[in-house]
Amino acid sequence: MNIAKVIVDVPASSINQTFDYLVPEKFQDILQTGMRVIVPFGPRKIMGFVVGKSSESSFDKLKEIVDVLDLIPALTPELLDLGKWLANETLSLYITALQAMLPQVMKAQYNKEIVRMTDSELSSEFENLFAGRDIIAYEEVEGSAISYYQLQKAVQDGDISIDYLVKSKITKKHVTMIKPARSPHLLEEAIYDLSKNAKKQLLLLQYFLEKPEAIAKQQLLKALKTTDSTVKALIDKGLLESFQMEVYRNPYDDDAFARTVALELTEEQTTAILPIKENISNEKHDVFLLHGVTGSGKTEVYLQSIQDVLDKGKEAIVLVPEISLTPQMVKRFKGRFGSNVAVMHSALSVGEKYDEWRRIQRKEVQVVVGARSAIFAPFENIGIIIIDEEHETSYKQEDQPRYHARDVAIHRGETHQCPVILGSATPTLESYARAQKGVYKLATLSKRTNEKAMPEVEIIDMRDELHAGNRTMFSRKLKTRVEQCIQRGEQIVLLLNRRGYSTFVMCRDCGHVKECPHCDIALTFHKNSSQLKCHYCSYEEPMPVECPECTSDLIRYFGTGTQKVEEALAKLIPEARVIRMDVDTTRRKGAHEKLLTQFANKEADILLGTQMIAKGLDFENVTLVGVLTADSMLHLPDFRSSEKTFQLLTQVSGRAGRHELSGEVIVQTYTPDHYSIELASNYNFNDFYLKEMAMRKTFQYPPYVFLALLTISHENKIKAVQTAQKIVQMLLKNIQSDSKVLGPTPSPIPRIKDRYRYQCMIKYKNEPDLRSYINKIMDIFKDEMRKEDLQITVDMQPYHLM
DNA sequence: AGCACGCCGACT
DNA sequence: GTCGGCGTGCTC
Repeated sequence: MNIAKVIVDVPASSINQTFDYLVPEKFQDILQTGMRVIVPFGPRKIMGFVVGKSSESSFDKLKEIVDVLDLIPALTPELLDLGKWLANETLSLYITALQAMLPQVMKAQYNKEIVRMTDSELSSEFENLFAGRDIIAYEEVEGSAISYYQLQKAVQDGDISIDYLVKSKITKKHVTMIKPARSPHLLEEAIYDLSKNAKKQLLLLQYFLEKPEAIAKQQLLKALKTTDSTVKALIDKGLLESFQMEVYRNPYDDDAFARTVALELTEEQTTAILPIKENISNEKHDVFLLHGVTGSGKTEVYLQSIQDVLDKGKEAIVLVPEISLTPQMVKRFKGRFGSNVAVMHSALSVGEKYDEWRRIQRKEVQVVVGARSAIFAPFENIGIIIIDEEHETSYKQEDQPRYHARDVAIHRGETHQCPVILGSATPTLESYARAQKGVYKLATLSKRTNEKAMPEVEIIDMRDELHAGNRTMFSRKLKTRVEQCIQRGEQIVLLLNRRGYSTFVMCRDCGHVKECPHCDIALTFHKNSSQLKCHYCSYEEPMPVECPECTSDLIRYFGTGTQKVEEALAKLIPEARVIRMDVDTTRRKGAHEKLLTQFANKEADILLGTQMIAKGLDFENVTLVGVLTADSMLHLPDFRSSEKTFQLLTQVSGRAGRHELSGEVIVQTYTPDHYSIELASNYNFNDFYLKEMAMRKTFQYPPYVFLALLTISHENKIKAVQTAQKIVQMLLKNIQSDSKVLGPTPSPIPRIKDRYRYQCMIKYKNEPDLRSYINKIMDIFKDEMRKEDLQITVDMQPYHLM
């Protein structure tokens, strides 16, 4: 078994296979499957994953593994298999799938250096370049007078060599530890030998006689009120020794969380949890859809199920949407399970993420709470997987590998024979339909634990406001209610449903809209820099003073940004104290938390924000929720727009009146009769489900069909269209008669970064070989993809049809 | 992907 | 001859 099968870090379809390497003697005992290694690959050195071992190879001239990067395999055998499945499922490369399962820092960085190989005089260009040094960065050559040809020649002549380096980005944090270097009786002897003035040394030795275990140096110095030099003196005498110990950056102070105990479950909760507990104790895999209204105590069901899993000595993965991974959520898990919880989300620094991951890998925690990628937690004995807010679109990864965390969860649940719980107040139609069919087990929590009714929702028709001469974005009713609320000392949450709107710039005279010169999309106005920016490429330009088309100076920005609402609010209700929460005000680390704390401390009357305030927040003093533009995403070209609207309205309504005070919700809209708005106002999920399912059936959308989206892009529009047409023809030849291929049509954003984009959509019910057809097609175009910069991307079960 | 190699054409 | 550009094929 001295041959390793390695998947190398080269994301190209022609390299999507294992390469064989010899394992040198010195690594034979330590090398295990799943470890990262450095291997020579052509002239360079690159990172790779050992995915298997063998005693023979069909290749006769094998190179040797240069180095091993891990002591413990980075990937368990299960995760290696999972990666293969994932790559296959999402039509991505194996290496891409493997990389997606590890924290950012474990990706390799590559560097090139030029090494001087001779002491004899080189040409003056090279002498200038080296300037007395022996090794220089490769980048320095690029700025110098030396041509590539000269460089090549110098390498051939043996004057210099080019070194390819693989650097692991990992930064481990260390502390210096001190411990006795001799046995206790020798220390005692040493005490007698100490000079009389060495009082501090005496103190130190006495300390270690009492507590011989290692202690952090900083801590030791503080406790004994001494300095570095005393310790050093004893180390020099050989009585103590110091060593480095790796520490983890724990971003959360575990002691700071007040511990909680299991709450008594309501009848509904007890009924819901019972089959889950059975699953856990019988080590059986089922998928449960926990459909519970906001405030019905889903989290308590999670917590108690997890407790069962921990009692069995197994592990738990909890996924929560990034946006609701708030301190409040973390608090609930840390409060119940203390330091047994690792937290993984994007607000952590890369180092912190790595540390949390290592705590999982070393089995120092049994519970992980995290966003999408936490589904790849390297646990080996999973007892439960929970996906909270199952309907959230952030569970779908939008770049390669384009996976859905729910699918990965169910796959891992099968492997580990453990239950998977999908929780939501507004499940996706896909999941609810499966629950109806009995594929998933449905559990319903229809009552709030505090027995309070859901807040009353009032729909305001904004067209009436307009007819009555109110041109502001606040209806008269909302304005009055806000004022009343402030007078009573209660708080308000205002949601600006911004998706679909942005602050674009339009000329009021001629209607000209400023677009990005490289992408077919309106530029977005950024007030603080007074720049127009493109959200798809990095293009930006200053805000024009006059219209470039008609030179009118009536060019203004449009759309309803939170900033604009804030300004309007200040005019309309000057006494209101407002906290604005959007991407701009929460960009800084910890800003999110700070703003919420301020609001909780009643330092403001109104919390104004985008979707990010719709979820998971729980403030007892909030009695009014206002939705400024309920229908802004209803008109997007997205078959899920009604579903998303219904979900958002239901979620945000749940923010009001969660405690003693009863709540009220005001929803402003231009389409008050739309079923998603009407039914959300009555909390009628069931009718919404039936109505929306009927729509999906009529228009043949999921869950009635599966989707696959192919996007073809090229600099040349004709080339893009023609290729897309060819692809459609090829697909039509292969697919079943009840499948459909739509397109090619221009993508919703027809051009990004000067590339024209066309797409075709496959709607299918049963297409077992679809993935291999698509692979075949990609293979046919692989030459054009490489030589002519043609791009074809595939998204199985797409969420955004872009 | 990223690199070397080899062919070709331009320039001293 | 010398140098740079670009297309092609390979990487255990």
